[in-house]
Amino acid sequence: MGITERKEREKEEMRKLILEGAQKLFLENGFEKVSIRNIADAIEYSPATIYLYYKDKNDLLYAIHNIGFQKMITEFQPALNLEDPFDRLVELGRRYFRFAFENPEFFDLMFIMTAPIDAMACREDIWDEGKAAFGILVKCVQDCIDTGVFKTRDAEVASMMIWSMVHGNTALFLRKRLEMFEENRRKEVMEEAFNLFVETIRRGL
Amino acid sequence: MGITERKEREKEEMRKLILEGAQKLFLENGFEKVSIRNIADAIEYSPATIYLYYKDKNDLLYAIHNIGFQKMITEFQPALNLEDPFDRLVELGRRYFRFAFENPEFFDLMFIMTAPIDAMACREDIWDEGKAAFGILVKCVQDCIDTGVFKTRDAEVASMMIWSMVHGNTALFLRKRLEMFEENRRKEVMEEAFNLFVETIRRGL
DNA sequence: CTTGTTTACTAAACGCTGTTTAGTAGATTT
DNA sequence: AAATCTACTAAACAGCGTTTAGTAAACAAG
Repeated sequence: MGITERKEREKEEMRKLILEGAQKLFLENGFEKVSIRNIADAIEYSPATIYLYYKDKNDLLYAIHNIGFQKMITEFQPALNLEDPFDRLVELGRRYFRFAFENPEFFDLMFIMTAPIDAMACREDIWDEGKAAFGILVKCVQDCIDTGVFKTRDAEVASMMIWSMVHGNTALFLRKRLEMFEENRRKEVMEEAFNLFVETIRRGL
Repeated sequence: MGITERKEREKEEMRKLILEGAQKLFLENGFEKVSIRNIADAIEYSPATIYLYYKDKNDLLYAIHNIGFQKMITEFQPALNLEDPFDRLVELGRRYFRFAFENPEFFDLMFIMTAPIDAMACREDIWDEGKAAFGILVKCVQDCIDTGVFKTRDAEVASMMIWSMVHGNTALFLRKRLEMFEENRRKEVMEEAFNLFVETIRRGL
């Protein structure tokens, strides 16, 4: 009975086809501007077909959400090769911002949008990838504590503090809330703020 | 000719009626879930009438955006009565979070949403209130520098750094991105992260 | 090889959305 | 009293996410 297996394979391929079409459109035009009908047109199927493979639009967002975290974790890896744990930490921060800057739609979905989160509150595995990414940070901070760079004892709280700063910095810039600075100074001020933060925690954390 | 003046007054009242109806619904149900038709129903006019007083839905959001900043600045005032500039700074941070927590829809509109911002890019005065709020922070940081609490020289960059941390902390919590912590620990971790930040900048900024 | 059943898909509809157009009562002016 | 102007709305337009009912093809059983 190879037929059921082939059908299974075809079903999986269809899911992939839809997801890839959706991802392409979402990343090109932004999540809000893409409709189910747009996706259906792109893959040359009817809108109703999509609902045979994904529960609703949020289900589609959730699938892409996971891809985003995998991509981010991959882009974090090179930073972990640095020898000094504090250098690792700084490099992780820079890569967080670079990821957000180069993949604003992914970043939006992963850390800002509410839509896919509210709808997925039931599922337990939503944040497996997110936890893994945070785990990388905590481990790095723990290394800083162990080598005596930081005096704090609680790596989780320290990680939360560091993540807050880097995320806030990034989100305010991406959401265009830095209008009090002249346009050409904005990125510069952000970087100076980040550098100041790095120096501050090196001295005082 | 008191007629034209009366008409002017009536026009202003109508704008106010619409805005108040919109604000009530927006703050109750969230911006995305409220339609022009909902607002029209609430004030017992037709949807088309709203377009005689406001260009579009974003124009309505923008008007409420300003009200939010005025409210926030008002809630900042008591913090400025504290004598010690560092205490003032800490209290400003706490009030930023409290404002966000008690007025999540305002906060969303002021610091997270993109809709009203993109549409209003032309206008120069959008950020007058926002600049005023940031100005309060910068002045406070400058006082900390002048009294020798901080070693840094650049109050603007330091303010940006501090705002980033407090905003990131707040935004991650409001957008439910702290799933790696148990539900009852989340607010606690946030507060500990904030306190750790306060101690860190007291020592190292 | 035919029959019945299941599968994969879609056309059309439902009830929304923001926004625009054309038209109408009533107030104001002449 | 007639003409004009103002404030308003009913209805429509083009889109949205989603569901329902139905069809053509693939498959299984006799």
